[in-house]
Amino acid sequence: MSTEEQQDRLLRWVERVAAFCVEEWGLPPITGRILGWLMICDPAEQSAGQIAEVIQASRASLTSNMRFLTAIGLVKKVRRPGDRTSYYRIEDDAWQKVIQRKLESLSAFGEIADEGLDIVGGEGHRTERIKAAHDSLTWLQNLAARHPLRR
Amino acid sequence: MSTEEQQDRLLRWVERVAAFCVEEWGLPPITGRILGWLMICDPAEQSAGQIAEVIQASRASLTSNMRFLTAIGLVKKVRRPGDRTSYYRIEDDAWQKVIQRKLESLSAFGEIADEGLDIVGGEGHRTERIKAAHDSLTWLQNLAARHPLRR
DNA sequence: TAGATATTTCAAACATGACTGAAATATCTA
DNA sequence: TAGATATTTCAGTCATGTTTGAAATATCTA
Repeated sequence: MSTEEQQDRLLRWVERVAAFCVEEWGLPPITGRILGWLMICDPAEQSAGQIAEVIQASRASLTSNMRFLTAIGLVKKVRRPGDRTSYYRIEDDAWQKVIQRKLESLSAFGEIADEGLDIVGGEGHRTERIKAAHDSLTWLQNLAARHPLRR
Repeated sequence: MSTEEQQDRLLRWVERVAAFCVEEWGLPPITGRILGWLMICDPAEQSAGQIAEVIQASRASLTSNMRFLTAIGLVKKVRRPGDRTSYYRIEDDAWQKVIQRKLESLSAFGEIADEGLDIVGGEGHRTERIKAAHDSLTWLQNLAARHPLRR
């Protein structure tokens, strides 16, 4: 397979990962492409310029996206002495973090449910509706807490 | 507490639920408000007109949203003989369904990962990166499959 | 069937937020 | 320090998808 055929294949895969990120996690397309590329690129560490080039986005967009991705801990910024360009690589546990965060943010519903139960009083079908929601949303969190992923 | 104070409190709660739905599930605000209202309203069955009035949305918007919510099985449409209005109530297992669907849609990543492994061959750090992602994403699904929620 | 009321459709308005280009700034080499 | 290169900022553009009003349609009562 020629180099550019292989490159094409990589890019199509990156696009699939990006689509997945957009649908599942609500990330912007470019952010998804960056993550996809950082998963499959060689070498693992890439400069913003390299990434911008390969996924066809502007450097400006890369700047804000890389800041975001490093801020939330999905990507690590690497600097090398005597080199003015920064390099980025995806964190080993990036996806684990994504899922963990998602589970944690579900806990926001706990407070909402409590407030709801307070409003409708302690009895009746309204109470049941709220409790059902609360149980469903805490179910996964409890599961995850009891069965952490080991790698 | 006066009736309108109570109503205000209900509406503020509905707004919190809506915000949660928007952030966590990417639903439109009005869809979230409908779900919130259907969780806390009395009686549990409400007409599109009643809902539109209380959450301050147009009937047109209600039509499309109720169709959507019934189509995905979160809301049940109830018709009564000799009454031209349709009534809607939230399904008992609505939230369970939401979560279940979310977990199922994660499985899309399985195929993406397989394709990725195929592209990069069977060895090296690129393989590790893809496998790490795959493991994280299947972890929750396996957990959920092994420990279903009983109500 | 006629009249009244509720629902649905659809084109257009609107809001939101991603993305970019250009200018400003920072960081390196010589 | 001067020059070269990379990064960051920010205001404006653009695309996407939600919401609405108005007209058309359906469903009921008498």
